[in-house]
Amino acid sequence: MAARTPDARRELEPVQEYTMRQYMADKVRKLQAQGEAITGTNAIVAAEPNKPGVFLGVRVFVTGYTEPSQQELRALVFTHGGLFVHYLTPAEEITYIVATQLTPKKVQEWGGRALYRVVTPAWVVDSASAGCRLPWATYQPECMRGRGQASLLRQLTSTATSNPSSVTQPTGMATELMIRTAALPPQMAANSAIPKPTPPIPSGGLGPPGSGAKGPSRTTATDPAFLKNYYQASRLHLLSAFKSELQAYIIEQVTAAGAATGPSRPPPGPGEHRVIFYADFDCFFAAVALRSRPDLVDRPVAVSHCQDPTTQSSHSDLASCNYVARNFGIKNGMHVGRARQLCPQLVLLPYDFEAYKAISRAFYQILTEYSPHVQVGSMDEAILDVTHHFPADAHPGSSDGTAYLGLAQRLRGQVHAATGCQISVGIATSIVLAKLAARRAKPHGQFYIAPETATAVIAPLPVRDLPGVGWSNANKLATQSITTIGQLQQADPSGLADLLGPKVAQQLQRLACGKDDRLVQTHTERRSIGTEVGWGVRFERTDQVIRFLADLCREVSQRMAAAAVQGRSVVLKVKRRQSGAGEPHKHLGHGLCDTFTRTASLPLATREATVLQTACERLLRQLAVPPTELRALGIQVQKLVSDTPGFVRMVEEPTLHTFFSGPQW
DNA sequence: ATCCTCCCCTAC
DNA sequence: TAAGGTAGGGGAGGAT
Ligand SMILES: Nc1ccn([C@H]2C[C@H](O)[C@@H](COP(=O)(O)OP(=O)(O)OP(=O)(O)O)O2)c(=O)n1
Ligand SMILES: [Mg+2]
Repeated sequence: MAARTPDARRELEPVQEYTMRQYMADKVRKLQAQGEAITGTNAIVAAEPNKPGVFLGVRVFVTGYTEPSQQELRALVFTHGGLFVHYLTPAEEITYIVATQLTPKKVQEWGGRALYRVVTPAWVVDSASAGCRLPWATYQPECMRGRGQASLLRQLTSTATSNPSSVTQPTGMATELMIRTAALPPQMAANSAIPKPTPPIPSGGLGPPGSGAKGPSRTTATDPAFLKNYYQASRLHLLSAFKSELQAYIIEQVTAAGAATGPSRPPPGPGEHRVIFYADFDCFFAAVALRSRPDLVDRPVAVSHCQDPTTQSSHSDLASCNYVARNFGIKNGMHVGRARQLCPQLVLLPYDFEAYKAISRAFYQILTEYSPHVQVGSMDEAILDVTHHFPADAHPGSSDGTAYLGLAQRLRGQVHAATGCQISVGIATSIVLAKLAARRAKPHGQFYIAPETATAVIAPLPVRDLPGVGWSNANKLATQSITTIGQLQQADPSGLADLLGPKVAQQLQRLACGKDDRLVQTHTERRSIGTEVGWGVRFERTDQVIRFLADLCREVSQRMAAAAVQGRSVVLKVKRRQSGAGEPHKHLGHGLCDTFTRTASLPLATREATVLQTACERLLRQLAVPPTELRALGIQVQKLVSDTPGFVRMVEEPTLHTFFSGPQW
């Protein structure tokens, strides 16, 4: 069975009887965004999953854009006992096809079939709220009813305003919002007036000097120091921020070495024989914590912010757990409460961000001694092309991989000596295979997958192990009984494309067959820089929101300076509490939200915080979310342009030169 | 066709 | 209590 997201798992109480149902149950929970209560109009039905099924025994297929969204429809169908099918099989049973509009081709294809009943989303919604299945014929989309070009045309041109099923709230943007946005003048307007960003409010009562009754919590975004505190404590921020630091470092290394010794040998091309190492620390954060607590190595251990051993229901995340803990079913990302259910004797240890950074630097330092072709996976994970260690005459045919394993052994020993932590190394002729080999190698081992045996070796592995198969894709595949890589190898390509989309389907099936011509890339051009906070966002007033937004703009501005880029487009991202959603289980978390983004073009490439701020304030106004409903706020700058080389960079960019001593390969 | 915007998904 | 970030791939649907 496919793994569940932590969020879905968290909320999983009743275990459903059928696989399909279980899939849907998970999906619903996943969609509720971390097991918050189901909200809005859907709550009426979805909150009572055991209610007798309006759609019992009914097959439903949803296609194209719908409102409510496909996901919400799925939830409705499932919670009322229906069967949600991912693609249309040659009809043997009655299948309800839910669509707002159909292409002429589909009208023709489906219109004549007795077993296909094409209905609008309103049929699902109305039937659900009516508590019985309503006559489908009255819910046919116009294009089906008329069956003429004229009505189809009308349908196409009127979709924006016609809203047949106003029963449900829109998932995404509120209707009111669409109107406002549409009514606005073109975004050029942002360029003309040059409005100034809102100046800071003197002291209206925000800020830590307790503003009367109950001053803003130290852990809430109303506090001026929030952003800094938050980033200092956020592991996910650390992961992302340090990854880009590493990438910048690797680029420097490569260019510096290139300048000093001439360009290194280029990495082998797609068709050529390659030897790839995939190196990854074992339970990284947990292993670091255990360095100073060797007494605990044989006990189940995990790293989290929650240190109180008495709390039984904490929703603090486990960042990493050791392999002893994994034997209890504990996984990275799980909440403390859940982990304690699985293993009451679990020991929690604190984070040590500085140690992770130091160890990661040491790790990459060593890696660059082995090859200039290093791709940063994360703090604790890297891909190396080490082909050049194995002269051409050695590898054809050979390959019990002894030589490769020897080099990996040496690397592992060196990393362990330098860091006190273990890595595992996967070896293969492509990145996917090396990654799968690394998984097999864990913990503290190494494994080589020879290309001749690859397809057979990976066939029994769970499809979830493939990069690109996350929670959603795994569950889609599971609906077609594809749970192993081998089954994916055999799957019908066109069915797969219907299920996953053409690109993803093709890519995954290729990967499943061990086909992967991606090169180890030391450098890719950065295309966006952004920042986002989805925790502790609790505002009362607009001035507080504006102030926080300004912080975000300054943050991004600084990062752009560090990266020596400017940008010509800003995106504002906002999460809004879903109506009806109560406080999330996770303390100060965002809970169940709708997400919105809005883009503004900038007149000139810039990284001026005030310019970003002005644009973002405007976008925020467009979105018209009441401050109290905000649960996350973020901005992203796109269409990046590098500073002209030379003094600007030297002046503005914080130094990376002290990151390390130097390269030597 | 191809581009753009607004999503969703994935990985650590 | 608790620290649910971030960049990139990709799809749907509208504009051009
Ligand atoms: N949901 C997650 C997943 C990972 N991490 C952090 C902590 C991990 O230690 C580190 C590396 O992630 P890995 O996926 O490599 O997991 P581990 O290194 O912990 O375990 P292993 O690689 O042995 O499976 O990233 C996290 O904070 N939250
Ligand atoms: Mg790891």
